Amino acid sequence: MDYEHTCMIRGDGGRALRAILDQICNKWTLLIVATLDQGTLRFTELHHQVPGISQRMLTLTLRNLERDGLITRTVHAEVPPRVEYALTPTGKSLIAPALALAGWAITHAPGIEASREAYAIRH
Amino acid sequence: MDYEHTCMIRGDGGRALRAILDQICNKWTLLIVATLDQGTLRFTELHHQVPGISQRMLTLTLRNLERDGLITRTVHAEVPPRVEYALTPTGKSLIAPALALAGWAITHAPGIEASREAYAIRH
DNA sequence: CAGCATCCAGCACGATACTG
DNA sequence: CAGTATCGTGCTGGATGCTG
Repeated sequence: MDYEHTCMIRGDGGRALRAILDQICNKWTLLIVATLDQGTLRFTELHHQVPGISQRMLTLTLRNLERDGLITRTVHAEVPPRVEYALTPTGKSLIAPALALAGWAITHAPGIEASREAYAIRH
Repeated sequence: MDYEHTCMIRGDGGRALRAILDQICNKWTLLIVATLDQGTLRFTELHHQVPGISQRMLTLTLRNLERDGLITRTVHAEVPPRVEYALTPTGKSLIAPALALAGWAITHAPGIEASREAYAIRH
């Protein structure tokens, strides 16, 4: 692991960095970005494909992603209204690291689960 | 991007996965793991090297990491007491994906910042 | 030194109801 | 269809003070 990056996540640049990491790593962001990796989706389609998200949180998270320039929001002037969400190049570039982290979680989930149970017994 | 992993983060395996991601991606976990990449550190050393963390959150986060088997906690029977924290192999394996995400955040921080300001002006 | 206990503010999030 | 508005709650996380 190269020390340059290690320095960047630690030390003091961390302050501003942490704010962005918090934003990205929150409850729904990674899930929505990963879902939009399929391509353009409408509000309701996202609502169905992201399991367990409420309408409210979907709206809020999408607004934040739009504000940060990770997705585009396209309103079609029709009746009934149609709004489509898609990843920007920046948003797409998040897919790789997001999947790296998700892959890690999937790989180590059993071990973590086991470790938790062992810990629970000891206490 | 391979579709296999995309499926795993989305869909329905997401439920259990999301719980672990939430744990890992919280406010301090990645920062502490990255800091421990240097090697074994004591409580106070961590307290100083992780900027802005409170004693309370450092303790809580370390306990969770220990419970999940990502770090070891070694108490030396001395006066004054000395407690040392170090990454387990599982913990070390988290460094790579963590840095991938941190690297992304560092790379795109200026763009995100700019996008936010542009958005603020529009509203 | 390395913590635990306590109190408290803020907001993340869900549930529900209403709208252009 | 794609939201907004409002209410209520539990958790996050900081501040402070005390212990072995």
